[in-house]
Amino acid sequence: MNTQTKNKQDIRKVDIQLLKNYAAEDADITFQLKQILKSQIADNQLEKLFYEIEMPLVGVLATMERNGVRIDSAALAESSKVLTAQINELDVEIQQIAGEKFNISSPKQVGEILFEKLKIDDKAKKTKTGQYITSEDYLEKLQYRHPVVAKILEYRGIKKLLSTYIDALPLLVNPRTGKIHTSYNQTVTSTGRLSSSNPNLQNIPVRDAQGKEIRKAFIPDDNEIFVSADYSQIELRIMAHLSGDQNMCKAFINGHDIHAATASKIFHIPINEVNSEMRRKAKTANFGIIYGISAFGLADRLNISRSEAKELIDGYFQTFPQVKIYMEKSIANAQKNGYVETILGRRSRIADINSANSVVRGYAERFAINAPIQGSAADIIKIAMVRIQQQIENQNLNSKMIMQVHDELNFTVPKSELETLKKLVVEQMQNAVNLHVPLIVDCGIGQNWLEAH
DNA sequence: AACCTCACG
DNA sequence: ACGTACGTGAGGTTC
Repeated sequence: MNTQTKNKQDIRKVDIQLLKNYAAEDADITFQLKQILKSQIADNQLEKLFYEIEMPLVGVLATMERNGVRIDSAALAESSKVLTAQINELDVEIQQIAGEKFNISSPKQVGEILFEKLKIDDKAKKTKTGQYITSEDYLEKLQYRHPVVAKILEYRGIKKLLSTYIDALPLLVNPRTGKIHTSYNQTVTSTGRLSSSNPNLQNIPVRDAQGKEIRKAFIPDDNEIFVSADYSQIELRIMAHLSGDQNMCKAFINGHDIHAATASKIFHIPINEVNSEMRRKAKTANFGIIYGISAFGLADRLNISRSEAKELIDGYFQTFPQVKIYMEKSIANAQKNGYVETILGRRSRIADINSANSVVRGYAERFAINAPIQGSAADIIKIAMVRIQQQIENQNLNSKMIMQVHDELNFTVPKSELETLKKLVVEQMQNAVNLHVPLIVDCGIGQNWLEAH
């Protein structure tokens, strides 16, 4: 698609996972990892980012992978029984309503049934390759046209949970350790984030009720407590820091609900008169800003007209003028240097920033805005991880860091260490760097991941 | 292997 | 006139 994708392919050729099984101080391995990461780091920041963060992190990730995560396979098996019965029922029901046998897991066949047989939309949209679009957000808008649509979405939802998580995870439990051992990939992403694979533990469901059941199956070691600590709004705080926008910084410094504060400003009303609809719009706008907003994208997500979306964005930039200036500066940086940088000097090359093709150029511009924000958040949590692991070892704690999910760290903790560990984690996460706004960490505990989160 | 869809931050 | 919010990984189908 663009340069970002291409860079990734090159880096993937080297198998860092193998390297991680050895001690990080091995000179040859140091050299190899350095070769891979160096190109992404500014020379004057090499000392700090490479030697103080990425290299020590190798060992931390290896420890987390070795620690592994315990799951409740019996609970998942029980879930599987219930959901498999449900899905079989839905299968029969859907074929009945449609009046034809077809494979509901095939987007192609679903499209043909909905748009050719049942004709629920005479100007149905198609993908590049000429297939009907049947994605969730699109079908949701067509739900009222035919009762089968909701059933298909329900089928899809359950099928996803079963095949990707409920039935798949128990098969990956290592028989020797009784745990799931993911791989944390240190050199995959274009922004500096980690990724997780085999299995991916960074996309375990949480948003709906059925998904939450899966999180319940992630449990601490015997007689221990699950501890989960996550940064509150870290990317928006970084936007406030990088832009230096006075209004946005003030909102964070005063500890306001940032989405409500945003709504109050852009709709010109007191914060206590912000209703849930206004807050929702402001929240979507805040996310949009981080991603390099467009009126079209915002309109689509809020289901409002494009002109309304434009007014919302204009209001946003009037309220946070330095945010707009920051976004323009990011694009100008990319044009001038061919790259953008995070707070700690992690670089991402952007080749397409001057492309004559406006679509390609658009991707590059949005990447130029987002990469320093997403990448800085990654820098920050990596610092915290290295320091936390150091503390765990120095203090001879038996607590174990077991997962990282971008802005969140998870631990299994003996009861006797609970207070020590919580304090240590929150302190290291909140003070990893010093920004113009405070970093806030929420820390929860429980008998499983869901309770702790 | 490409495509579509969908799970997460 | 066009296509359009950032970053990932995985499963199922299709070719």
